[in-house]
Amino acid sequence: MADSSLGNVSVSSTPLERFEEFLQSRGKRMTRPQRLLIDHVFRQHSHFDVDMLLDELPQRSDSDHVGRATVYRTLTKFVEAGLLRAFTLDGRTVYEHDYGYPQHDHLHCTECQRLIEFQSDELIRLRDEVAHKNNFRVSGHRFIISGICHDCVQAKRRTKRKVDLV
Amino acid sequence: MADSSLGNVSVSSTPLERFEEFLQSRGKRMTRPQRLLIDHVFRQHSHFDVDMLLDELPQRSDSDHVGRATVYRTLTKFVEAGLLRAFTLDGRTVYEHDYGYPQHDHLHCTECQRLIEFQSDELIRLRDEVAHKNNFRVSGHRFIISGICHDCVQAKRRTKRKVDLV
DNA sequence: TTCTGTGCAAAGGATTTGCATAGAC
DNA sequence: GTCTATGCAAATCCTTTGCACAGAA
Repeated sequence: MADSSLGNVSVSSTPLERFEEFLQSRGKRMTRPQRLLIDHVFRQHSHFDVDMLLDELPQRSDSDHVGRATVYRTLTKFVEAGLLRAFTLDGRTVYEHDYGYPQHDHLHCTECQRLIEFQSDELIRLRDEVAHKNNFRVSGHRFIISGICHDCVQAKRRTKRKVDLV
Repeated sequence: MADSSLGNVSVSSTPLERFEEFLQSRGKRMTRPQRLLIDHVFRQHSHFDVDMLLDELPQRSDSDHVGRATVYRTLTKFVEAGLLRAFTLDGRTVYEHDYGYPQHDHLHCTECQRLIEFQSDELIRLRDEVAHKNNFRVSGHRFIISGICHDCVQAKRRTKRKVDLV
């Protein structure tokens, strides 16, 4: 679903390794469900929410099944560990890779729900400038441009033409 | 709660008048609860959510009391009428004046929850440029800078100093 | 009189929590 | 063994809906 045209950044360790360090530093434990989730989530770069993840994972009958509450709890840990980034879209929490992935913002197509990534140093500069003017200590930001993507505009044109002909 | 340093824009009619036009154009009716809400909401410029509004309005015992569902339904109408703008913050819907108020974005203090407004033409330019590069038809955007406001940084310093002395 | 709006309670959707048990260290 | 993690169901939070009744036009 994501347009991952930003390329990857080389990192010193894998998400799994990084998560293990995170757990150790807090005296927490590595478990089978957590390993399953990390494997699945980092298999490909994409945006996802809890339900999408649950649909893709083994069903309740399977021994590898992970409960919904565990998914929520584990994703929260991943965010704390800096592995994932989370943001809200239409009332649901959306997750995406953070660790080893460059900072970026999104274009959100309100038609097909696709999230297109883009990177802008100028935006960061502008953000910091605004914050400075307001004596504000920045910790982060959220910038989502909404509208209709190229594909959907095309699709609408086609539909419209058909209708016009009838 | 809002820092309304952006000044007002002169408008041809009051929110109430505008809302009446809106209702008429759709064959809908003006009622007492709607009038009460418009009066209250436009008494002062501020950011608010449904619960804050409900707390400020007359209680259930009063004849002027407005039910929770009505508040939700009416605020939705105000947004449709262009009177209010709505956005989501930490899972709850926050409303602010739109009609007669200039376009702007926010700095959000994660400490005191305050929303500070700022206006940037450069941001709009940057947004449109990014959209154009991606063949994207913009309909709007959401930009929230999070961090800690000046007052809260000061407060923290004071607390910290006290602690250090003990 | 005819519909739209209101209030209340119930329903919904997403996420969190309580608790007994499984399992990591 | 001890203490964290899991699964399930129940609970929460915010918002929407169903329905009978009130009240604009």
